[in-house]
Amino acid sequence: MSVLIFMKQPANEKKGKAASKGKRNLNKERTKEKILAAALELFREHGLEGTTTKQISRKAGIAEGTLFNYFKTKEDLALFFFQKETNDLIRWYGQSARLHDAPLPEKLFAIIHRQLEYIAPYEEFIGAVFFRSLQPRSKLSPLSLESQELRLKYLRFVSDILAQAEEKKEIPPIGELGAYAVGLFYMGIVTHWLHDPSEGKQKTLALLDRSLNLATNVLKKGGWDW
Amino acid sequence: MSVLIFMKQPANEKKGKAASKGKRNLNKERTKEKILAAALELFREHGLEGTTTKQISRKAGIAEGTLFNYFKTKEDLALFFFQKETNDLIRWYGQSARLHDAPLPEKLFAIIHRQLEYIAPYEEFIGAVFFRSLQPRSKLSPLSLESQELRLKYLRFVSDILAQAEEKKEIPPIGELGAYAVGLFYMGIVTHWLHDPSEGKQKTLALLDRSLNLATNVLKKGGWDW
DNA sequence: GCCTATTTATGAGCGTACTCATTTTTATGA
DNA sequence: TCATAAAAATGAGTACGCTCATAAATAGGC
Repeated sequence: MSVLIFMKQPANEKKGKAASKGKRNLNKERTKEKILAAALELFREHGLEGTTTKQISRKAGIAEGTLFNYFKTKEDLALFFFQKETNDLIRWYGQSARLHDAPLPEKLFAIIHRQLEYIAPYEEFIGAVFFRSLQPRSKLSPLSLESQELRLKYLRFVSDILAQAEEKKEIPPIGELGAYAVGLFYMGIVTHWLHDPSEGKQKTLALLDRSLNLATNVLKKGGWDW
Repeated sequence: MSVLIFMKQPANEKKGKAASKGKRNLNKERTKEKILAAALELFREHGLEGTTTKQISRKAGIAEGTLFNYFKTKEDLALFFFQKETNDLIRWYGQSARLHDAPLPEKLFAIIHRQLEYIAPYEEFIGAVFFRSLQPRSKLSPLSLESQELRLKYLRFVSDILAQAEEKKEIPPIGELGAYAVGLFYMGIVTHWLHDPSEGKQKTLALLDRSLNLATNVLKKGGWDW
């Protein structure tokens, strides 16, 4: 019973009228979704600064003040984009059976490429928000926790993939640093991507391919027993 | 004569009253300095969000509107911090003769350590601004150019140091990628630094030392002839 | 169904970053 | 020295993100 308090979406009891408290929760859930959908569409179209909270609430069909009952700030709202993105990425990888036996560089290329494709329609928005999502924010913000969780989730995801490569002797055992390195590498790639004026961001993709192979190669040759 | 238009501070003609147009330019220069000084002190004390443009202009002894004749936005104003920092770093390195013959990891450690010391009093401010300083901003902003210049200046500085290490066979020839890697590495270090709760940021310094030696080691062993 | 407590929605109001028409200061040429 | 043009300073005004007192909606007990 007490376990329930750890569940994000309390299970509805089937008894009582209209599932009891369920109606309220359902509405809340729906409103939140409406806000997120409206915001993302506007962000995609006009970027972060180009979108006003008035526009968002108008498009979501709620009062201006209501928006702030759901998201503490406009920035917090923007950061939910990355929760969706990460969850989507992990789900997608889980379903890409073909990838699971591929060599490490190929795997990482596919994963990062997928992330770039996901953010592609939101370029301006990403430029404004991506790096903020990585910085620590005021301790009181609930998003401080949430973004921390998100980072850990991503790191665990990468760690698992690297651990598998270690087992297969594709790379020497590099431990926890590996996942941080990949995260950092991704930051670098996104920076390059943002500055990249080439058609279809081809230059970034080339850099991605080149540097992944390079890094794996160096690791293989150099070993890690220093 | 026509060369003058390329000079940032037109040379004063000694004739005419009060050096002619000089008085105006001098005042402008002074006002800009006053604003910068006031802003940095307030940023250090209250962070970026905690400082209002009203406070800045009040402390600088000017009207609110005047501030925006000198800096397009509060953020642009904040970014001038990094110009000062980079210039200071390069000047400092030039004067540190002792370092010029040190091994590469030691050199890089000293440089990055110096950067961390420079930003230390501004932690909150840095958290809010550092990564924005790396992102491309709207093409129309004059700071777009200035921040681009600043990045190139830093990259050239690092490139020179790496080229020297290549000559001494400390590392294999890694070309232009090296400087990017160092820049990226610095981003990672700053991220760690911002999250680091340890006394005097010792953990970050340890990480810095460890990873620099590691990277150099791997490079030496692995070579680059793939 | 009805009363009460709790949750959710509302929009006028606040302080902010920033703009712009106007005023003040400075440079120039006669 | 004065008249005129150019540059710089000014601060009331604007749109924004966000708050908060109040109103509406919902849940639970009788």
